Amino acid sequence: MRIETNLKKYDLQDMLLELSHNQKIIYELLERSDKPLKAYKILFETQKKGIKSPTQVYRALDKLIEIGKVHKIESKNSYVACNNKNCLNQISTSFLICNICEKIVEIEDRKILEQFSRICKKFDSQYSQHSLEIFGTCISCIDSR
Amino acid sequence: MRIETNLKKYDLQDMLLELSHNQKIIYELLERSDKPLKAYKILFETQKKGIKSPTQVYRALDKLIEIGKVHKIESKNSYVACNNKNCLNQISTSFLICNICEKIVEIEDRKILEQFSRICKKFDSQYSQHSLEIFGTCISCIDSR
DNA sequence: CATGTAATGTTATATTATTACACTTAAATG
DNA sequence: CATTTAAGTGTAATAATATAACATTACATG
Repeated sequence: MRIETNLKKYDLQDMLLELSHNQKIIYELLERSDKPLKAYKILFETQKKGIKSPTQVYRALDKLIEIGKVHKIESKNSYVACNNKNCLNQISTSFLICNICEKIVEIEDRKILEQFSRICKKFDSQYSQHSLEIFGTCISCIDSR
Repeated sequence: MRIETNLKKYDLQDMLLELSHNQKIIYELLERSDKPLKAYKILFETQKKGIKSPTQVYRALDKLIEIGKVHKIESKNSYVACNNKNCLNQISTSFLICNICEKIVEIEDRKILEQFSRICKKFDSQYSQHSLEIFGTCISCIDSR
């Protein structure tokens, strides 16, 4: 799934140009998905496009994560696309995940970073990165109960 | 590793009484460790005590997690003991982890919960739980560089 | 067009976790 | 205290997630 939708069309095109063949296939799949996807689900879904082995999937994911276009949801071993042109969350990520429908929102809150830095200081530690996964029930899942 | 050390000796004894044989073996191993441990490391370390299969390890871990005595570090597929008598973090957990020596501090900060609830509200979501893993460099690792 | 770097293809294997089923123990209850 | 029920255990097999190793190809750029 694509997290943010404020990216203009030509930006997306530009970005896709910079990706290699396999990276593009996998990014586009994630981008179209409305949920985070697992690696072997990605493998299965892209077999018709020529992706044949886990290695290929993980390699592409590694690169996409490295350049900040994909994030991993640690607690779910799943991956989501981020089309934020200049995503602050290259390494660190903060997500709000619906515990029913799995819909995801990527949170970019300066206050979070400040708070985490403060916490680190309090324990004589030097902040380096974080992974935050908040689970809640989204409004449409609350309504449909 | 044991996270908090403000538990009195007899409390620890009481708690251990409530655990089953395998649960006790695994909890005690975690409690003595100064790092989070992986499941197969736990298996290996407890073989001399009769633990023979992954199933046994995961079963004990599941129960220990359920009762709040162990937490999982999602980003590391590792497990830590928590001897906090009434740990607030039964389901939700917040950790500060040294990215060098892996030492762990469990954070119990009311402000964090408040902030996460606020974030949920902002996105029309109802807070349910979270997993927070902050990585920093601890003072002794900074010093020894 | 030579050369180096990134990406790919392929096979095998390592690591993490679960399922299924038979059996045992402890605790709760009549 | 016999019964029965829930929790825990033992064991084998297998599923799900991820990496290693190595040969080959694509492609930017000097």
